[in-house]
Amino acid sequence: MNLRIKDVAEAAGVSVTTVSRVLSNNGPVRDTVRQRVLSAIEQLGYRPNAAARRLRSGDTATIGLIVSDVRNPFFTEVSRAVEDAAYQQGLRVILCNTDENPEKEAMYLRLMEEERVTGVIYSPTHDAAQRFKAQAYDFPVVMIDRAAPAGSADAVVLDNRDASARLVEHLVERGYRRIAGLFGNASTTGRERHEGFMDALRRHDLPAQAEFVEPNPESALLHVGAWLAGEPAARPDAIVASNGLLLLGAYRAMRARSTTPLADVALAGFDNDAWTELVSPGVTVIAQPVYEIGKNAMQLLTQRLADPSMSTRTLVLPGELVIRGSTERRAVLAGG
Amino acid sequence: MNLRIKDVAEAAGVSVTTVSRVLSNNGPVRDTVRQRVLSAIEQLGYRPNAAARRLRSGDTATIGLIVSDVRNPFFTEVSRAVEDAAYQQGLRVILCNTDENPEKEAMYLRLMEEERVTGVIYSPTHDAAQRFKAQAYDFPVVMIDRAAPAGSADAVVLDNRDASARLVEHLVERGYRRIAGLFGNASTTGRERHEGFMDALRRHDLPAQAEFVEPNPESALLHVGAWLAGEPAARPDAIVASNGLLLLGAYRAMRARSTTPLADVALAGFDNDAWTELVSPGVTVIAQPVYEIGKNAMQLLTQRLADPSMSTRTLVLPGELVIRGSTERRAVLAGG
DNA sequence: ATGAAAGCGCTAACAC
DNA sequence: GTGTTAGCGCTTTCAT
Repeated sequence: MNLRIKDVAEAAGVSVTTVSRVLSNNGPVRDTVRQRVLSAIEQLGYRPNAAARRLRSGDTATIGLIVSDVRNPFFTEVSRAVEDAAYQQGLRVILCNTDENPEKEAMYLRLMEEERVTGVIYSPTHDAAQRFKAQAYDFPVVMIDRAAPAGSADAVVLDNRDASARLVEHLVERGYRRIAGLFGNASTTGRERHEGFMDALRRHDLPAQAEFVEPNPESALLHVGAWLAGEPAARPDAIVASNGLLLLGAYRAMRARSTTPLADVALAGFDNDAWTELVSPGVTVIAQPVYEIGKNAMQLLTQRLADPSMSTRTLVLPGELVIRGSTERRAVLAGG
Repeated sequence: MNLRIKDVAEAAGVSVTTVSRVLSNNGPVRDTVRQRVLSAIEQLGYRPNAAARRLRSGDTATIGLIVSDVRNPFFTEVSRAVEDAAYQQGLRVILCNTDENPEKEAMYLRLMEEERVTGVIYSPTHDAAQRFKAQAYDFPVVMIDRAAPAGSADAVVLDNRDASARLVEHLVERGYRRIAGLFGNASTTGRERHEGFMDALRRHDLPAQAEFVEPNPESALLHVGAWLAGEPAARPDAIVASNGLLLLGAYRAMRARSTTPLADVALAGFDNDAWTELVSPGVTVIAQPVYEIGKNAMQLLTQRLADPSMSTRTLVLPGELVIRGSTERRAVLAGG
């Protein structure tokens, strides 16, 4: 096995240059010669060495995908969108999970440099996003889910404040008055959703109960459990969770507490994960255009590659409010 | 930017060899010199060129992960396990989705050859698995979910026949007698689960109703919908679905048909996806050790790399029967 | 339309 | 413990 381009050249009775030209479909080659080369390649089972190609050409045709965890349905879907677009453009995708761990994050960013990647799709932790300097890298970066401050890199994000506010508006309209919110403490996203939440409540002169927590189901379960166990008068009548993992924990806490879950306290949140539709009653959520986010990220990347001087852009996508049974109109007003 | 090892060597006042030695931590270097080199690297912001390194050393430190779709929770989890193990060993992961499409599959296998990957974790379609020739490739391949026939490659699989049979045994024990099964038509897995299903029913002299369908929720919804709409006497009293997607479709069909889903027909299947626990009643499933499968696949790969002459191994992992409300004991026996 | 030859950036003999 | 040098397999001028 391990053949070189020279072997193909000899077999086809041409120079290596000619073989290279048919391989990269670049440069003039007579059709009969091309056929001869092609069949030599086929016959020998030759495969060009990607590393050699990249070294010489300077083009790696590789994009890096850095997310906190592919198991998060949001990133699962984004990954798929990115891989789809990459496949169509003949790019390969290197998958990196950071677990919101600064060390892993730094290590993978360094890896991207060593790979001389064509570009990176990146979901940074809050801290990393703050520190991020696009000009420190030789490749373009498109951030997803979380934008870097003041256009230091292209980004595709949800209109978090608006989406959060719409969730609150919906709850208020349905008669809920003591609305509590749970927000992720590691991301810019959590902060933005918190802001939209607070603003909307303020507009209605409603009290706010909000907490920033570790973005996992367990911490949500703990906090919501505590809320539900509190004095009935102080207990929230609706709970908002700022991402799919927190929403899951909140749902579990509510289920654990009564045989008729969601009967007395409403629940709503972010991320239209499969289970939110399947449980009964279904859970009202903001659905993010997840596949679109990944697809648009790849488009921004492609455009940036085509014109590096272009000023940075942040694409803001709207969320969709999906109303389900968990926010049924309140039968009897108890509070303000 | 774009510095070469030579620049570092000059800055540190040493030869390129010495720099190479500290980079790869391989070969003797005096400690004071090492420090000098390290700080030169740091100061200049030098990053070794991965392509050049690979070309010269012949070691790509890259593994390919070829699955049908990362969005399938099974592969999502496997991907994560593979990436975890890769990270610990300093390997990069190239992510490939085939969509059970033979063309994409062939293209990605070819990519793996061009990349001169260290190894591949691969979930082939049924046809590709049949055709697969390990000796056609210069890198080891570990199959997951679906094994190639007669040990042509290492593999990690579930004990499908046993798991399927246990599902049937459970249903029979709970009083169900007219058990219908839905099986994926694209995979070896579907066939094996079908066999276990049929064998178990035969053992109990029970009639079997089984169908092979496209492995997506829509086709399951159609088929189960038709079953439920049939004559009450012919209608199954329990339905088994051979993977998470079919189970989802089956669940939807049952929900669509009555306001008290699952009250008159039992449901059970494969894959302990999040929703199966959260719906009420929960759905009885065979839980696959998904993370373990990915982790073990990487271990087999590592061991094969260490000893290529080792005979091929198939690791068979047991599924776990998770009993939930969807298979409550039958109150009144209607059938045989 | 085709070929000869230089060289991408690195590692690994080999020499000292 | 350190340096010199050849060459991994390819693409790309530059000639012809």
